[in-house]
Amino acid sequence: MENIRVRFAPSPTGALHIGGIRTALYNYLLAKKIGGTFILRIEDTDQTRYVPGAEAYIIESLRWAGIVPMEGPGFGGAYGPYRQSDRKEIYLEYAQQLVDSGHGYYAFDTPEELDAVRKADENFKYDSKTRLKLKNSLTLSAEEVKRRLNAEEPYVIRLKVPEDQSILIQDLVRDEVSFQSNELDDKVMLKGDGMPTYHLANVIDDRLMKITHVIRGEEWLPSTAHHVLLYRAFGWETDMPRFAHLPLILKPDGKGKLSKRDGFRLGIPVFPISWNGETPEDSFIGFREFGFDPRAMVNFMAFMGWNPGTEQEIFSMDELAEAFTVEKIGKSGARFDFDKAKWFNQQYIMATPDADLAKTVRPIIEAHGHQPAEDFLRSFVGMMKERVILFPDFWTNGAYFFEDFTVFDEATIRKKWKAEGSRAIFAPLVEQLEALSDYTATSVQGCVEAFTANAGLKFGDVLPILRVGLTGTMKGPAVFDMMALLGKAESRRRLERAFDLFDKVS
RNA sequence: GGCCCGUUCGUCUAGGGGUUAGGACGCAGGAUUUUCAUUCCUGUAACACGGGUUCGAUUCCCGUACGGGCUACCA
Repeated sequence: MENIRVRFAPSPTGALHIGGIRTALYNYLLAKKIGGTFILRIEDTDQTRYVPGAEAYIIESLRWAGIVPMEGPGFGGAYGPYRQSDRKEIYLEYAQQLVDSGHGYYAFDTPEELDAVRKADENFKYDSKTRLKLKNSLTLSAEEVKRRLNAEEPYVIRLKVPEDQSILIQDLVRDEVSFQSNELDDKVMLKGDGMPTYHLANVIDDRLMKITHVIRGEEWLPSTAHHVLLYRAFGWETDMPRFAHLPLILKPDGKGKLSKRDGFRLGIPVFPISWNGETPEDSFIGFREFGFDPRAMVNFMAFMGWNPGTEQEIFSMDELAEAFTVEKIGKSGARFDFDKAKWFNQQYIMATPDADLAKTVRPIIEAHGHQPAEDFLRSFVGMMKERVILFPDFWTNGAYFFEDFTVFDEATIRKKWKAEGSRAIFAPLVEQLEALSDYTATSVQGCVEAFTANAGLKFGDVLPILRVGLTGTMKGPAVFDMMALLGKAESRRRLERAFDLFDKVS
């Protein structure tokens, strides 16, 4: 089999949303599946939209997700440089080649002039029908062109789209997609500042970096026609890369594609990691900061537009790579479903060993001023992991393991505790527990059972008192397990404190 | 407007000329559980519409509708 080389080519214009991560993921999976190479290429040809820090953000996001480039800026590789701004001369050379071979031409129309034309005719296109009426090397005399070039007048190089050609794209996702060249405009290849446009840079780099598969978002499907024309102009059409255009990710509600603002509007993350822009409006919380396991995010994203065709849903990155095929990618847009994302996270948390979970949870607990012993923390996460969805829930739902509750379930206490008699009933239980020589879940349970029977009570009269007394809430792990973890002294302290509190409400 | 792409339960999707149209999330109910959660069971709910082709179409073809993308010296 041929040596697969794929690339993820983001533009460093800000935070990279989840759709970009999915594109990177699919590229990565295809490469990983068959020992190919996954390349990161930074497409920073638009100087005006460049955002410092965006490249670092992209790389950190990919690393967090486990989608690590094998070639790219900072990752080595024999086909660099991998930042397009460092490849300016290369594009210049090929742009010139386009002009020399008659597939391109100089155009001297200023942006202002073109704006004016567009204003006069909303449907204006710079194409085979209009180019002869504009200011370019096809209409100006050779001397005039030379004069302008020598005078360093600003110009662009445009692709001279040939007439009456049909362009048939064999898309791996969509099968055949066809275009007519007469519908296509003469796109700018080299801009006035000497930088290439996406179209030129993309084709040249994919060629030079020996890219075999172009997997990108559906928004690129229309311009693929131009890219094919470029391959054709350079004589590379017979071995151009294979294309696969991915369906878009849609808003969770309403219509349209997912946008940055949706995350803010709905209070959900649409970015892998947080981005701190210059303004609050340009700052976003990521899946990481929301409390997601990156494996869950990856698993979730993999299923937005792809499906293995089996009933298995939980996939490690390795399993994903093994099962992944471009043919299984869907054609229609996928709506972002945050409930499903949370479900994946819950599945991953439950399946994570306690020691690993403790590592992730420790900083969350420490942020609230507690330094639990490692054994204690591991037992804690073990008891709580079936009761949380996101990492911060360990604290939100389990803070009582580390500090006294301040509010408690008064409704339950009103039902189960009587100021006039309950204390006298339960005081002996505290003493019987105190007398236990080994304080384990089993021994505590035995003690409580004996007490309950002797007092002529039911479990339902005793357990709620212990549970709320210990934790303040009716929700949580098994009471006896918690008592064993808390220990004899702490459990007693809590119960006695709670009984005082209970007397005041009942 | 023009060009291009798409359309199976609310959502993610499997499937495919003859099926009780399958799974997952969500939601509802039940079992287990001292609680909550987990787990298990049950239920809920879909082939956009109209024409063809065919013995038969949700599946193939053509339209329509709807949705989306592109239409920059942005990617």
